[in-house]
Amino acid sequence: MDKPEIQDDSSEQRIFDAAHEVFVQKGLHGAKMQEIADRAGINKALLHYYYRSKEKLYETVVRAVINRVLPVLRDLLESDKPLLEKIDYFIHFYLQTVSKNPFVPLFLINEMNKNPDHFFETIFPKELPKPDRFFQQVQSAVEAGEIKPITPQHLIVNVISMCIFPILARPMLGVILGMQAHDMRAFLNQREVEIRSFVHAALRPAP
Amino acid sequence: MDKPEIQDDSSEQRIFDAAHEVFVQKGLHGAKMQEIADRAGINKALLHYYYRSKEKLYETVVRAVINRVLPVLRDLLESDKPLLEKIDYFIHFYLQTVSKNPFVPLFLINEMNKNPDHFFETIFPKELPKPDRFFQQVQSAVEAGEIKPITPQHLIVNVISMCIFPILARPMLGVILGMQAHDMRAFLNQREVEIRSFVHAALRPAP
DNA sequence: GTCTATAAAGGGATAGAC
DNA sequence: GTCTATCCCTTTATAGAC
Repeated sequence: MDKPEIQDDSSEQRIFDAAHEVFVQKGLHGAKMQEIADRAGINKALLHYYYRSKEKLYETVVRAVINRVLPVLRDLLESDKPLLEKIDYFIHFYLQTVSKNPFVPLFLINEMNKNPDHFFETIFPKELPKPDRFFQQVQSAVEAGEIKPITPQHLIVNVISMCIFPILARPMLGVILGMQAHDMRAFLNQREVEIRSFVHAALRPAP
Repeated sequence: MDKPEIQDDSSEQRIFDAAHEVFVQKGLHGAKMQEIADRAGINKALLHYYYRSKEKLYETVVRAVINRVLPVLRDLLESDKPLLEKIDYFIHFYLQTVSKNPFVPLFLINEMNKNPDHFFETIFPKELPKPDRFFQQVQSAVEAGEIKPITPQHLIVNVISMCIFPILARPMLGVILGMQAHDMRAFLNQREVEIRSFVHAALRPAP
């Protein structure tokens, strides 16, 4: 039951899927309505029949992408699982999701940077993930001597950074580290265990 | 002596500066020649007089940005300073540079992802930073028991990720962590010391 | 609902005067 | 070197037939 939506192949759905693909890869201005229509196998006029304008179609896609990504972050911040278990799961899940859709993080980052007001005021859901539970868990773990003292905000940012950034910078990493596509896939697959052990090592209490 | 180029206010220079600003913030397709001309305080036709086409002007900007960013990476990888000192300096310098030009990393990441062939085959310098020296230093430090065993490739990726990603995701972090612009600046300023201590902690040899 | 044809606007590029 | 005017292709959007 991964996808509650009906996976029909109605024109509306086909248009949405095509738009998703094109917008995520090329951005608002890079995407052309003609290409979306071609990829959906229908006519340009039909795009406007279902979604009134390019902007509207774009917004639909952005909203869908956000709603697919946000629950994982919410789980990291709000769920009651033990701290390290949560972090490990988050790393696992984000790396997995992102390796299937490598353009999604870049797409979202662009959107929030180019048009922050529109992004957060009209597209983003009003019920934000609340980080308090997570902060509190870190606090407790520090006091119990289970982990080294650390600011929870920085911890979470560190973990997310190490998961997502390598995907964004993949082309550059390939060139600098001299990796072919094949080595790069292997490298990215190793990252789950590497990030986990790096984070665990950083959190070890001082002797 | 930060900038060897002459900082004249010739039309050519003004056009370049304006183009830099607009392209870096809006990307190739988002940027309009009219806006660049307006910002440079000259006419659209003059853009074509100095730089034959939009593409050419864009490429000039991309090349300039790369050449400003690359030396720091080269220093991290190739210089002979002790490992931890190099890492600390890299963190310091990148955070400083990037906080002054927050859009530059996103600009480069977009460029390399949307058009990797053009980026690496025709724009990127042929003499790549070579990571061998850095790898070797990590290797030695591990063997000498100075740091915990770690794959050098992952170490470097971890450090760069933690430096750059928070800038990319800043708008989101602000919203999720409930920070205003002021808190966010403070937070980003703390990162230098936080990243450094996180990395040092992760590298502590096991007892 | 889906198409063809076309309007309307936008934006890169050039001609030619000064 | 710099400007005004204009060309013309691209792209979004609509009208109207089926």
